[in-house]
Amino acid sequence: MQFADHATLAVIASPRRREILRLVWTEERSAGDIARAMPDVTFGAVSLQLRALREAGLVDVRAHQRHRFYRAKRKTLGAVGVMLEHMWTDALWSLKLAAELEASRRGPRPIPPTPARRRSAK
Amino acid sequence: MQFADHATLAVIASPRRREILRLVWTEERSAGDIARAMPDVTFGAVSLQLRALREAGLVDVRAHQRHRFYRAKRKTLGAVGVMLEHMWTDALWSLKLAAELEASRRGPRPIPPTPARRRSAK
DNA sequence: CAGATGCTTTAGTTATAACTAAAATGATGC
DNA sequence: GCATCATTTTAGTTATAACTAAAGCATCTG
Repeated sequence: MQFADHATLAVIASPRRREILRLVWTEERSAGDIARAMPDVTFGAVSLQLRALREAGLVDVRAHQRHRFYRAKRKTLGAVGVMLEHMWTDALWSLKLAAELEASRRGPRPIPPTPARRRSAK
Repeated sequence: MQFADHATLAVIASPRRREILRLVWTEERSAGDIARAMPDVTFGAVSLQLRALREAGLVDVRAHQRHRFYRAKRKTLGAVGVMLEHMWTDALWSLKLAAELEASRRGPRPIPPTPARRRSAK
């Protein structure tokens, strides 16, 4: 592909997927590693986004033992990659990301684990 | 704004909005002109997308008489604009666009006008 | 001022993205 | 073979994007 296409634009329009790309930008990471870095969603949710990235051809996967190691295909991303790198240098990046993730959330919220009501009032 | 942010990425992820941007890229056009260039959707639908572009700060509007003239803020779009220009040079651009528009369609389909059943069978 | 024109807004519909919990798969170790 | 671990997949839920038809709001024209 010569330059960014619709599929690429659609994939990087998601703050969750952009965050995954950032995590695997400079070194490969296992799916579990990535999921652990995003404790606000389940492993399954992360796995689905990894699939989206894979199908758009924006990440490479390498299987080793029980792990799958992901890494961004920076070359493929080209100018889009440069844009993403710039976004990540924004001082307010982390704050903005949190707001975007919250705003784009869908589906049921996780069932809160039974709170540790010790010595419940009366 | 120094570089593309989430709002911009979200807005240009839509093929419909990209197509509107293309129409107002080199010269301003009235809302009606734009809508007439996209006969597969209603004027209202186009107006809503123009609002989205306006709110993301990606187009300028100028009111004159009964018309509203839109024009892309190319400077604001920066690197994203260059990407879009490249997309539009793709030989298969028109074909891809049609497929993307169809795939991203939502909501009720227009009520087909009563077909010209002349000399209805029997 | 009535009617036409240009555009925007509202209320309602549909398809889908992004999640969840849980089941399934596949590799490893005993 | 069986348990465990790492990950993916499935089935179901929720919020929302992108549309429609129709109503609303200016602006111009006779």
